[in-house]
Amino acid sequence: MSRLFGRTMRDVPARATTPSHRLLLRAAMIHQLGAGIYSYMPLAWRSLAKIEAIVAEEMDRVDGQRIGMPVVHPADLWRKSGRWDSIGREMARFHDRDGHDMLLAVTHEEVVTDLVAYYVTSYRDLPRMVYQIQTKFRDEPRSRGGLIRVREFVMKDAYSFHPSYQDLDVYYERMVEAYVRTFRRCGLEPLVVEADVGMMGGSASHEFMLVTDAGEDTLLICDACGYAANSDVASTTVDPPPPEEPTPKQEVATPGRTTIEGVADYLGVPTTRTLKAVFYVAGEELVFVAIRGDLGVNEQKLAIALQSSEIRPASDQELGEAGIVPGYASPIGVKNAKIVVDRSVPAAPNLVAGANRAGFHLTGVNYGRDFRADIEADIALARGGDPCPTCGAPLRETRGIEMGHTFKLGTRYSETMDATFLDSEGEQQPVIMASYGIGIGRLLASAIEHFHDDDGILFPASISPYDVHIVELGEAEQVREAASQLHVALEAAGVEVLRDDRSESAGVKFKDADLIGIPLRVTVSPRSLKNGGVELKRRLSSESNMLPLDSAVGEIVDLRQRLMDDLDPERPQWSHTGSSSE
RNA sequence: CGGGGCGUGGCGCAGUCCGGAUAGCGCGCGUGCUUUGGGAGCACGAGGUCCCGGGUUCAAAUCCCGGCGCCCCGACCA
Repeated sequence: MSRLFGRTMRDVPARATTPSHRLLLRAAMIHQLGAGIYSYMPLAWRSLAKIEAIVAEEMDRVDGQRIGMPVVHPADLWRKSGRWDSIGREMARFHDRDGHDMLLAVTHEEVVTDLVAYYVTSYRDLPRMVYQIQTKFRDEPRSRGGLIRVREFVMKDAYSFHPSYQDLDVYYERMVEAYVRTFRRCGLEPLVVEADVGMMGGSASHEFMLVTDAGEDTLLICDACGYAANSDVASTTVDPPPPEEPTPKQEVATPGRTTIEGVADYLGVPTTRTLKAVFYVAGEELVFVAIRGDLGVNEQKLAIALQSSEIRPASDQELGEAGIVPGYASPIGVKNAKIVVDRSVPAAPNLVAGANRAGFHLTGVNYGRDFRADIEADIALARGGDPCPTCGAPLRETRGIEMGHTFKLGTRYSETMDATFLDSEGEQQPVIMASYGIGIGRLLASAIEHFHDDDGILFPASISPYDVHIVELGEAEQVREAASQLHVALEAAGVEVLRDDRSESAGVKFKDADLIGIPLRVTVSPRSLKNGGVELKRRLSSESNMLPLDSAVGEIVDLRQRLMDDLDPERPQWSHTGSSSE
């Protein structure tokens, strides 16, 4: 350790706020170069290499074949898929010396589809899965939390190709299992949630979340039936109000009542009997969103319903130009706007809606009879406490870090990029695809986020930079000699050793050992030698035990193996404890 | 993209409001001696374009203008 590149820190840079960020900096594992851009120092690099090895093993287990694809892509490929235009400023673009449009890869569907178009010609070439572990650059509007959200990052991305949807579905399940195994081998239990397909497109998507307060995604979970979804896409059961005979539409004066609560109070009806109007602009088009008064709009779902990537709330000026009266807006008789209704609206009879005239509302508004929408969709925002869409029990809200994400892409890329094969009938078919990603650095940060205490990191054995941390105290020759022999013997036994041979005080060495968080610590000192050997202590435990010198290697090898076995996903009892306080 | 904050030796900060002295403190770093079981003591020492550019002034870390960088909240986002 006297020759380790990097130095641990007592004080933390003030800008680091999340525990994993602080500890990664203090342990000299990462160094920031710019916003969301980091160098990996030796300790981090070793840990990342172990994570990569686990990920690669699990990919190989599900018949993956490792490849490498370029980081720099010509724009033409992305023009074919349409994403040159549909992806915004998170993709870095530049020109080569001849002025050709180029880009830094944000993901590799285009490149891999190009490979498939070339090499896959027959159903006999399917299914296949390829993966790589490689750098991506996404110019995020805001990086944060150390390695949790960065602009340049290492990702394992995998792509599978299938002759049929049935084949895709079967394989996708295998991949989900492989993902769960991967995270468990890193000591983390993932929560699999339904997710937004985002810029990838496709039909279904799942995220693998570490549940933690430091997470940046909001999740809705049903403890009763296991339903779990990212709040971007979560749905909720909206109990329809009791059926009623439609009453005639009638205009009533509601002076000064411009809010849902105000109108509901004034007219003595529950908010579930009102119609809320919300306005957005999608592209250039004004969108009139009608939803039951007690519900909120999920903008993510709305964007999906509109098939538009860019939506924003409409300004008052834009509303005025469209002849809409804020506070009294009505979907009845509205022109020059696309009308979207939440599915809660058709189910509710005799609603109170605006009259599109200041100071007046309409009662007895019924969908279908009085107005119709251009789009009818589930756009309601699910919140904690809302009923679960599958079983009705209350949903619980929590936060999570997205460690992995899988997408059923279908033919979205193969059709636009002409990746086809001949089926057994001799018919030309588009290849059916899926893609799967794991953020390697983010997984390291997630593990630290989950496994740390007030003193430092508590590395799971499987991803620790080293297996054993030897702390030698004092300058005595027999201490140095014993530590050196143990070091050599352990390495000969396949154990990775970090040896603290610095001329520092005991306190400094112990603090650093706790900070770095290698699971096993061996102390060699005059005192330990006098007591018959060396001291072995688990990072997780406050107790240590003496090992005679001649049996130390064997004991350490055994204990290391037990720690590894604890992380075996085949074991039902795998577990690790950690605290989330620092 | 909206809101807030910060830029002073490697790290954490003070000084800036109200211009003026050799730019200071703690940690870390180097050398020597004494220490060595939970961030040791003493002594000496090295290390600064006070983010950059321009302006005001006899005088700018400090005031003014412009820029750059970073962090946090939100929007956004695999």
